[in-house]
Amino acid sequence: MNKITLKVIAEKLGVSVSTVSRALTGKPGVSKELRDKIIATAKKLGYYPDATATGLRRGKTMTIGVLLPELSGDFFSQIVTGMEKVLFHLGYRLMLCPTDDDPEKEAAQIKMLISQKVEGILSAPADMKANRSLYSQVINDMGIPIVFFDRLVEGVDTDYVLTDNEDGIRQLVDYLMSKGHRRIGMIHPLKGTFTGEARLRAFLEYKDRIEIKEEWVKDGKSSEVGGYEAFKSLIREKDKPTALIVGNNLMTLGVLKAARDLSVKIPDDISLVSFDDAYWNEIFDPPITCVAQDPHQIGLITATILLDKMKNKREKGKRTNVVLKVRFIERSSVKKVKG
Amino acid sequence: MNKITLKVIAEKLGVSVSTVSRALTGKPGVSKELRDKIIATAKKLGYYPDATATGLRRGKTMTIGVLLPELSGDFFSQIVTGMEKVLFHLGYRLMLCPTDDDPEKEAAQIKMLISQKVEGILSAPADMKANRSLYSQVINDMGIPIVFFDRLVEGVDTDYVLTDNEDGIRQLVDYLMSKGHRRIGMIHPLKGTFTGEARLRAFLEYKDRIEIKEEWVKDGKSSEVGGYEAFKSLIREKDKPTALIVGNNLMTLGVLKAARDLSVKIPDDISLVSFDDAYWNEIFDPPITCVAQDPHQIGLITATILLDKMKNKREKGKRTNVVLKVRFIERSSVKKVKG
DNA sequence: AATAGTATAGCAAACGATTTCTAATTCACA
DNA sequence: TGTGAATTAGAAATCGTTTGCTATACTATT
Repeated sequence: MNKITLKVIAEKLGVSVSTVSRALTGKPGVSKELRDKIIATAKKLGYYPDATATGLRRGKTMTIGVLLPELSGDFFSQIVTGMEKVLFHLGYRLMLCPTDDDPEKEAAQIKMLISQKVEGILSAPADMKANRSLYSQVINDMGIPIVFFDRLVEGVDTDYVLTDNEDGIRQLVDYLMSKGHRRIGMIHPLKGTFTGEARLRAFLEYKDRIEIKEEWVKDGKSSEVGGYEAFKSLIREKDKPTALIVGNNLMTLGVLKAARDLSVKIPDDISLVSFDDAYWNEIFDPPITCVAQDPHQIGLITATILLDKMKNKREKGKRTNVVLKVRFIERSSVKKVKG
Repeated sequence: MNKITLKVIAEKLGVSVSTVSRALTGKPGVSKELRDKIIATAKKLGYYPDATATGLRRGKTMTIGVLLPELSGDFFSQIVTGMEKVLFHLGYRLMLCPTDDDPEKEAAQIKMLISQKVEGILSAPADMKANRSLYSQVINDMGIPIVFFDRLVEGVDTDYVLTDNEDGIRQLVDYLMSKGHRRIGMIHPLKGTFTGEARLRAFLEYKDRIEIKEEWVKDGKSSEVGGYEAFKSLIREKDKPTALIVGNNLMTLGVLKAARDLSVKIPDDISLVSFDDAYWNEIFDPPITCVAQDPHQIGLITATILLDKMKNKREKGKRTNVVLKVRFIERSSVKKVKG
């Protein structure tokens, strides 16, 4: 009933607490026989080390904080799975902290992670600017290494793993243009997020070469519902684009649902391409043409970079900045039109 | 550069550590002015309470452990999102622990959670029996409250939130029978898991009323690949069933992908129903008929029950056992056949 | 046989917060 | 103006580990 501590084991065996500690942590200074006996009784009594005590004493917690917009959603949960693959067998645990893309919640989570004495932070920040000084404080004052993934905070000098959003958008627009499209709309991810801004900006750079009406560009809020609503209002315009770029995974689901509900045929009524692939994109009718990221890979890389940072604390100046290319996947959601 | 502790603040203001502690934790015994001054300098200096110290001293960590098969996948990540909704604003943090449906990894995670001194555990156990004694030890010896969700460990006496798997399967089979099907196959979730066993068992109870060939029943391992492989081998049989039940979300994706790859038409070549709904089920062509759970709701309920257990520690005997009904959703993935 | 050297194990001081107990001060009221 | 209660603040113990220092016993070396 009472908690089993080192002291309990020590008293049971008539040895000192420090000896028990050394025996169980594999430190030298304990004879083989005594060590075995200690390990045996520790197991028999059901001893579990107290992580708060260890963490307090050692100053290390073996915990990595992960900041991300949401726990659900294919993209981020694939990333997290990748991270876990790298970190688990090294003994690290993840503390996943959804921000709901709300900078205030993000700030609260960051402070919580500081309190928890995490050894590192992996973050897909909610906003491009909002928590800049807090992030910098974490890195400089607290000395906690941070690696950004998928997104960035401007002006925070640290490592990151991003996707070449501009290139991805260009591949999509160029493809649409090659199919004859000159009137193109976009449902972009949430304004203020790094990806939202980047993808929108890259798209708008085409404004001289193609027709982009203001009503064809909507904020899909990075979510299914957002995509659903955006498509509904976009498709209601009398003057419609011939093709539509949807800025991420979840919004594509919303768009397709809306298209179904409104009996809008793809690609006959409107062509569609998506940023991000997903397992189901290939199964849809029509299968969705898209540029694909590899979220699992993003997770692996990000975690690996963090590990490296944590190991080589000395080389403060070193920065590993990765920009991944997307992979274009042509399927059947775009039809040819006459320019 | 140096860590800001209560001591630092105390020395700066020429007061004692205990006063600073009382001021910052809102405890009585500090005058208004001094308290304000302390709070102000704490903020100015950038003080963050040390969770390991607090946890050690108080014996509480405000952390809830969550054991689940995987971090990705729509079903469980929706559940977790629901849990987080309930727990976050009460100040609890989640420690998500994927088990990969591997009892050994599950055991390791449980032990880790004990060490972390979590205040409660929410678990969708990997195996129906494997870690029975460990779970019981957690509940009885450690006094850590546990609520199972989606799955159960036999013989562990605690609260749970389950789905009526038997009823769900019955609704699916009955529906198929009402459409004239008498030769039915099943791709069931991973053997050994609670849901895998329950859904398979419920299906096999029909063996006298319908034809169920052994080759029509496959373990889809609860995953996309598993479903994909299972369908491929099942559909290769010369003597095929006229309808197929797919035992969860992810496997349905795999099955549909396989069907596409093999040009198997649904429902013309084979009818299909699924246990679990998902956003994309409605978008597919054909839309998938299924019985739906509400994972978000499962998360909310499970977390709420745990909170209740943590609050009323006294009523040890009390058990809240919820069995949720599924919702049948008819869409177009089943065709009528002649008995 | 004396001494240096090496395992082995104990003592006690941290780590940073909370909390009990106690002391000092203020205040009220008779 | 004195007594008791209330208020405010400090000292010190405590939570469970880790770890530097010390002490003992035993082996090896000359």
